[in-house]
Amino acid sequence: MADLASRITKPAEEPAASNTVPEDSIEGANSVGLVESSYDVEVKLADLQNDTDSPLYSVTSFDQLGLPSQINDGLLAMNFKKPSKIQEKALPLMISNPPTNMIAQSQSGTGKTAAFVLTVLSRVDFTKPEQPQALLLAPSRELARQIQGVIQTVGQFCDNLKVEAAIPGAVSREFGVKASIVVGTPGTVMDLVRRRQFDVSQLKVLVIDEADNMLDQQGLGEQCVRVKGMLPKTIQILLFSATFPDKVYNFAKKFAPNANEIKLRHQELTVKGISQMYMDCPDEGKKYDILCKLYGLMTIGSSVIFVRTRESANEIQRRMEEDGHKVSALHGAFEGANRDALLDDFRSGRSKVLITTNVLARGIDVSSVSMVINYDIPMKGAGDREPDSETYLHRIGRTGRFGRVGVSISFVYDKKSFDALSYIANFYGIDLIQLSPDDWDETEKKVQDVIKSSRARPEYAPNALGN
DNA sequence: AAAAAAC
Repeated sequence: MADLASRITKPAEEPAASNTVPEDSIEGANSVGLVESSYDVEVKLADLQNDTDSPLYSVTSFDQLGLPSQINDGLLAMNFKKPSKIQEKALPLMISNPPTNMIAQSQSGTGKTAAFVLTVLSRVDFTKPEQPQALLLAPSRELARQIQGVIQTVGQFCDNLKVEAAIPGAVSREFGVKASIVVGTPGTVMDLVRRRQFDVSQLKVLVIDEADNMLDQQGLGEQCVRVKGMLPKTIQILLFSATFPDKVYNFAKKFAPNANEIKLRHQELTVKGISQMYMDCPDEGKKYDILCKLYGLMTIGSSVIFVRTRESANEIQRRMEEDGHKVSALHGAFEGANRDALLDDFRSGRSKVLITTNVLARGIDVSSVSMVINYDIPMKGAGDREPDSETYLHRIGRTGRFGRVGVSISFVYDKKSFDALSYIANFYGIDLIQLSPDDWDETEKKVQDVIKSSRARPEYAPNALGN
């Protein structure tokens, strides 16, 4: 066990955890004085890119984009004053004419949503508020609703903005879709189009968020292809994600032909503000006890606990509640309205610890999340054969958003979970900080050193919903 | 041997 651990452990003389983003990685303060880590993006222009209409391949301020003043007012209201890296590179390419497809990759919490939301708003004709002109697809009900909220916030000064969520139970059975912008999940979107309750004939832009997941996952992939087949052939296609495994990337290039591309090397995918730790549990049974001991640290801010199955989410929630800890659980077996209420409570801080499945692994932006716990290491497929590096990155990306700091703690307890985590650490070229259940003072210190430093960060830094 | 996503 010892040498297994050493493969993923920092040397003892290294500092336990950096509590701020390292100075040398500071590239520039964004709107609220938070730092954005520097990283190199590789921009690859499409063959037919027409540069005469878009001399600015990169902008350093939102003003340079020439967006309508109502949209700029929305950006101010959200406290976005300076574009993030992905925004400065991707936005000019996406809003230029003629519209060009885009495949864009950027770390979690660096402003991908605002980038495609601005593009969508720039392409909508608000004099036709009930004519669908933009469609955005997401892999979960929760993410679709969140994106809808961002559009409504950034677009709050646009007259006659109508955004509708195409998720189960949200669209009127009687009237169908009556909005210029539609954000939804693929199954519901397909259903609405088939029942002729969603007129797709005038759509100008299709955005697929978490695109690698959307195009690759069994079921989701076919649904996306089918939805695209129902849309106008000339539609602009924008694909976004923090992760793009090679195999999916090749498919993405066929799905969005002749696209401009923004890529990152996977060694550059990890967010520096997130201190990645692991807890060396003696056996599987002890995981629960250790989780309970961490409760005090979890509630310094808000925390998300990821487990493999819906059943264990329910089970752990029930046990913790019995043991006197306030915890809620959210997964896909719950009814829609219940899921909405649970996430709203978590966003508002009414609940501070949320135990969930991979349904919330991607995209969800709650700025108060300072700790993510991988109670189970994510594995690909039901066979549990291969570690799921992508899901790991998305899960820990629920913290450390927009330059904030955060902690992730992954639970390991046997050779298999050790091997899985070391595979992931090796994949991203990172060191993990070891925590021992036998030295609780040290564990608390390592975690607190990171989380308490977030005090230095402005509380009013924007999250996806502008609060 | 999972989760998600449609009625």
